[in-house]
Amino acid sequence: MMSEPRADVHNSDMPVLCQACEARHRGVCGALSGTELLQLSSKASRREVVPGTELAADAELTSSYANILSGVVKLTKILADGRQQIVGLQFAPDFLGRPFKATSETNAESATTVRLCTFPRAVIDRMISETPELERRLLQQTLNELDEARGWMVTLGRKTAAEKVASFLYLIATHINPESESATNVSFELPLTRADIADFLGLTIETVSRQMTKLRKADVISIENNRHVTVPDLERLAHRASI
Amino acid sequence: MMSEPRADVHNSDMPVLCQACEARHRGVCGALSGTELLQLSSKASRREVVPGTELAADAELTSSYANILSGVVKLTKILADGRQQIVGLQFAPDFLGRPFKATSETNAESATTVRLCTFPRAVIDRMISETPELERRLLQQTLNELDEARGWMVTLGRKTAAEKVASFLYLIATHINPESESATNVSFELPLTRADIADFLGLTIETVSRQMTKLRKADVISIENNRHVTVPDLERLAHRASI
DNA sequence: TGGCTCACTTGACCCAGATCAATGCCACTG
DNA sequence: CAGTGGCATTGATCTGGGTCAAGTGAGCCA
Repeated sequence: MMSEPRADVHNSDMPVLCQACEARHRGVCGALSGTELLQLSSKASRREVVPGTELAADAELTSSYANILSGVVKLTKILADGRQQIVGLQFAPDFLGRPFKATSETNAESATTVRLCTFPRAVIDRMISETPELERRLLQQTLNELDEARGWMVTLGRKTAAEKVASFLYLIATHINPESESATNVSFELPLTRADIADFLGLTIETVSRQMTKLRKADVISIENNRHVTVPDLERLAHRASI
Repeated sequence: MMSEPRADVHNSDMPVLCQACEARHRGVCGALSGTELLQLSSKASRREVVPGTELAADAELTSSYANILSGVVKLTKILADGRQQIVGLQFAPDFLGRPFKATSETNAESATTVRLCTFPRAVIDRMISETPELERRLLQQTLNELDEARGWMVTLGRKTAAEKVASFLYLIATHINPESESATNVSFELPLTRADIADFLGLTIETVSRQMTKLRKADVISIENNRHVTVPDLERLAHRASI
């Protein structure tokens, strides 16, 4: 029993039914036609992983691409002595996987429970070269990731600890609840542990904790069970993040 | 009088003659065929700018794309209170310009004297949609820039001042002299002022200066006229950068 | 039910790098 | 050729965030 689709979803980002994933989603695959999707369906498989699963190492992403159906994936880099930096967070419906040869080593790891729809690399590579619109989407997503990475460089290089934490919370708030750009009483689960947040912000666990406490005591946010955050006034948080 | 091309240059990165620029260069335009290049030539123009020229603001890059023929361009972001961060450096023969709508504000400014070959935006946009190989190259370059940005995030978030400066010098050494990955007596002009280096590394001018002095006194580098750097043993520098 | 572990918080102290301030060193220019 | 202004270096001091260490609290398993 399908309801009539609203007119405003008839744009290029319109969700399509991915047979393989048995789920509607936007993202790169939205560029494929019905027959192409059908073709892809037979090769795709669905998978759910627990938090902390290496996605790059277990041949998941070296031989495959994947759509994130739900959850958060962290992209990390590590120095020889163990210092770690999270260089990106991927949310649904982002596309995971690096076309061409990468010039640097990055690991992908699930931060939360993650549901993936994975495709064999060869199939997608062929589709990319055959479907200009797919390549266009991929370029689009890559440019967005580049913008995000460069935006985050400002946070890493020039913001104080307080601003970093506020920026992080603002980032999560807007990504978990995309519609709430400047809403009141936004509420969400933090997809990252304090250690992950520290690795994302270039801080230590202790500093992250202290700054969260500060925000809590200043009534900018409230926290339950360490992970559930409520932001009464997102505008105010954004201001602290000095966006 | 053409000499027989060597076999090993017959790859996809083969330099092509860009009529417009009256210069051979690699890069994104290398994907274009002879007729396409000729077509582009009539629309392209060559330009040389002094250091410190805004390239995004003067309608250079909002209405155009450009190939960098020589020199270094810095991509910067600025916070409301004036704090600045350089989020990328572009060297010849990089392609300058952002397809689609950008999700964040970035400024492009020449760090050195820069020679550009600029194209009207509309012409390139059409060529991109008509020439899959061109779009492929663009995706390729964008992915490389993404890798670089993410690599630099580790430097910004997790390295010490000493490591940051060493990483910077290593980056410049390898980009100015691409062939010298691990050579001896590498020598080059720094394309950035101390202030720019500080903005790239998320440090202050003073800290950059002190770290350079330290490297000089440790005989890792030698400096003439503030800008000319010689690295007797690049391997040793790379080690200090803890690449 | 009691002891573990894991994630987080809090406190005390310290240091790398920021800040403030002075000086040096050209290259211009009037 | 003194005067000026843009860069860079160097020194003295301060402080934000790191380090080390202890404590809390919620599961979870035996």
